[in-house]
Amino acid sequence: MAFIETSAVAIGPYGSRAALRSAPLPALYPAGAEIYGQGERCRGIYQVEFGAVRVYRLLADGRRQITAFHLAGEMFGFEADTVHHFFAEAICATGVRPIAASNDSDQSGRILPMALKSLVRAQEHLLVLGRQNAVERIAAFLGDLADRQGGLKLIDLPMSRTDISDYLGLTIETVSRVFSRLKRQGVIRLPNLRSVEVVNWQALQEMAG
Amino acid sequence: MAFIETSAVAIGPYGSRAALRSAPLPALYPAGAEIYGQGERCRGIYQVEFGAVRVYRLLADGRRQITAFHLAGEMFGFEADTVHHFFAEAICATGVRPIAASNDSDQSGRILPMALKSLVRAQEHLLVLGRQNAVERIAAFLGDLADRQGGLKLIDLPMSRTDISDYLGLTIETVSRVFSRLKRQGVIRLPNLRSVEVVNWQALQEMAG
DNA sequence: CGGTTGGTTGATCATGCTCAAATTTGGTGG
DNA sequence: CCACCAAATTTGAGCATGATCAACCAACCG
Repeated sequence: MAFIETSAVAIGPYGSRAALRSAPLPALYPAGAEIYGQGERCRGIYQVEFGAVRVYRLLADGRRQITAFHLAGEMFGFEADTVHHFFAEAICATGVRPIAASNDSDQSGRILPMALKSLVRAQEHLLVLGRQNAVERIAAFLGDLADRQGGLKLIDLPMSRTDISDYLGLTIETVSRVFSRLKRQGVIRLPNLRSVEVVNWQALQEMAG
Repeated sequence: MAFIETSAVAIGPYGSRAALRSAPLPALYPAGAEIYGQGERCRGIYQVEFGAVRVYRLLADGRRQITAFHLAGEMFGFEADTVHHFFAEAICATGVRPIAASNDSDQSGRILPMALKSLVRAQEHLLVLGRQNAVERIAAFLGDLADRQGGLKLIDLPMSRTDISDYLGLTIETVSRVFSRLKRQGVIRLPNLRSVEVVNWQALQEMAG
């Protein structure tokens, strides 16, 4: 991971802003680096080259809701305003390519389909948060991640349990308990903290509802 | 409400499809009529002329999540696909105007800002469902409705308690209890089932977080 | 009036949260 | 390679919020 040393940015969770953001080509962010912050001026939209990004919002008392994770190839940074309403951070060492200004009307034909995809994703996530229980949420989350990673048995989890809980509207303890339960039931295996192997695909799908 | 009799559609909750949908100008839907259904081919996007629309998704066992309410002037019907992933129904007698095909690239410059607005709305709703308790959800809901209706003290609730609960990820009983509590605390008044008067605006805002 | 629909209230229960510990993991230096 | 450490995760016990189940009530309409 030589690129970490070559990028002139601070390292560490919730670290300082990346100096490379305005570079014309892929910007590199170490784990925890902020890509943009709430209130900051929108520079356009981005595509993840490698790594993973979390987009989230905070309540005054610190409660956090992650609205989306973005993996390699996916777009993020859509805003209705000229100012960001959310935070975006690199989850692990991540490369991000600026794509276009979101208010560039020449580009809107290209941007609209991506924005609509984000919208459908968010709406489907609403169903999960509003109406599914803890097991269903985790099962849906794993199924979704697996799909986005090509449907392989071995799912890569770039994010921590805390990130997962803030994405699913649960606590870290509940996430951990559900993982343990699924493991005990032989639905998944946990080779290490950052990957999940799906053993019983059908059971997982049924749990997701 | 003479237009109900003049429109050749069935009346009643979850009623049959409106015959007027393909008309070039505003289509009229009675309370409960379906505007489009999951799996149905997308015809484009719509603007609410008057009345109110609920957009929702169902789980296999009947659990429902309303992803959005749309009031007069607002747009809905954005989809990433050529097929609808959600249901849309008139909440009360409602007029709906078809605006454009969502895959019409000439229109994308006009459509993109509206789609982005829907996206931000959905993402903010995620924060409510994922991280706020029942009182906060109701307070946020009332605040949002008030804003969209011009910020007046008297809020019009076109939707039932059941709709509200399916929007906020609560049960109808919890919605009712929170309304009663806010009334007892002097934050709101309930002149009738379909309106709310905000008495203590600041308290409501603080509760919404 | 009687019936139906939608809403409120009460009592009990269960899911998931909180607080507290134990344990595992991954990294670091000997 | 191994011991050690800090951070992350897992596990446990008790609790609280909101769900469930069951009456009750009010408005509306034939």
